[in-house]
Amino acid sequence: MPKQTFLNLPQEKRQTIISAAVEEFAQFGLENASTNRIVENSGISKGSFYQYFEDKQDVFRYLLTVLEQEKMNHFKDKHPPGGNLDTFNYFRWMVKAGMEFNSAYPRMAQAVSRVLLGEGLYYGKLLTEYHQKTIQVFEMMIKQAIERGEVDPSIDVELAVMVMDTWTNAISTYILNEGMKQKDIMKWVRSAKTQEKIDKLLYVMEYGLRKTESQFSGSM
Amino acid sequence: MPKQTFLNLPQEKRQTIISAAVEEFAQFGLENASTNRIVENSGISKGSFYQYFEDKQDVFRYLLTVLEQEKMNHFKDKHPPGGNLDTFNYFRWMVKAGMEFNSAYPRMAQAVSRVLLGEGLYYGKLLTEYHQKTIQVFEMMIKQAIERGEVDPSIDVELAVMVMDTWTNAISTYILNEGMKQKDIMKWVRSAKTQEKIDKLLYVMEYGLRKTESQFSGSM
DNA sequence: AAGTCATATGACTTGCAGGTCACATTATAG
DNA sequence: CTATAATGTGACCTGCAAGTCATATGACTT
Repeated sequence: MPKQTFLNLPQEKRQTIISAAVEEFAQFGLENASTNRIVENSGISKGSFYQYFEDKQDVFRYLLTVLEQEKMNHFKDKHPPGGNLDTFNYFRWMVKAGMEFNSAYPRMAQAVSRVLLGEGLYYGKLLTEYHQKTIQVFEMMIKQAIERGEVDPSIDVELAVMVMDTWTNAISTYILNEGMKQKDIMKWVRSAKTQEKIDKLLYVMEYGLRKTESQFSGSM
Repeated sequence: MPKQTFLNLPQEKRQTIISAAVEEFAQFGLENASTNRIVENSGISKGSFYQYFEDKQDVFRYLLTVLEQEKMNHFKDKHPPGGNLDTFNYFRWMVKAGMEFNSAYPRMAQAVSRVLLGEGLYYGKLLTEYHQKTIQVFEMMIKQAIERGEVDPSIDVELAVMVMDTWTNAISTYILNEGMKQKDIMKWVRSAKTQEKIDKLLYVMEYGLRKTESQFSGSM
């Protein structure tokens, strides 16, 4: 966390510094962010930077707390419409409120999500080609499912593809993260418990996609 | 793509080099991978490296093709059980076959997915704390939904949380990626079209979680 | 005015990255 | 055996990163 020296700074100067940091992280992610550039763009000296913070991770950690703070602020006078929503409507409201916030502070959101959710998304050029192939397979599959009457034909194909893509990614990430902790990955993957978990995840997706009906034609 | 010189190399030497590269990417991701280390660990000289490849991106691109190749090889004699599965069963088979492959070549899978799906997951220490808070909120919500009878009580809470987490991440990523292309993000986010898309995504999740029934008690 | 303490500075150190190149080694051809 | 081409080598270059530190500034005390 930032040192006292930083917290003593006039609000305006602090703001300049964190703006520069946000911009840096949004553009380069955490690993590739450069303290030199942050320093340059915020008009302070190298020495000062290290008088304020431990290192760039420290700045980032601080950013998270600022984000939390600003979110609180942003939401404190916003409440979900109509008294008692059910859990799913409440979740929907939450997600949308989050979107509103993110679009109000896009650079901030980008900086944080870039680090939290991965830099891979930003290589576009190099990887989209590879990704595209996967997408095409999914698209083919979902179109086939529609033809076969397994899925409501009014479904948004692009959306269904995104769902499938999200799932496969989530599953591989899960397998790799959990699996790497095991002494015998193969055995773990084949275990009834793991298989059941994957089955359940896929059922959630499947039922979500099958049950489309009226909701998918109108808007909400 | 690698230069001819590399392709002329004896199989064994090539293997050593790509193994070193896989290990490097698995450990450090693409940005932080060091050609120096790859060279060291594969026992070739710096000069040779640059005689074989343009740069490390080139190596990575090559790795993707190797992966594709090996996957083909691995699957060519594997076919989904029982002649004609419906699309969802086929998808399930595909996902599981992919898992099998990944656990047979875990370092390879890790190297690639780390770059494709993001390095953020590997900061563990720094970010899990922040992530944990989100997880707890979701857990609370899903437990509440069970109490209220909105969700099958036999549902696996941990799994439901993972689903919710996956979705919120997928949605923020989508919003930030698409949104940054717009001239007015806020307007775009609020547009009926975007809102509808998000609603649909959330419905897919909601129905998936609601419709649990028998499938969720047994194991497939 | 003199002294003291917090703050600010940027030249400098160290370390490692990517990439080059003159030269050494080995294979191939005539 | 020699000439020519292909392959291999590692010292060396430049560039930029993180982090340090002797020194300067200036505000506040007595």
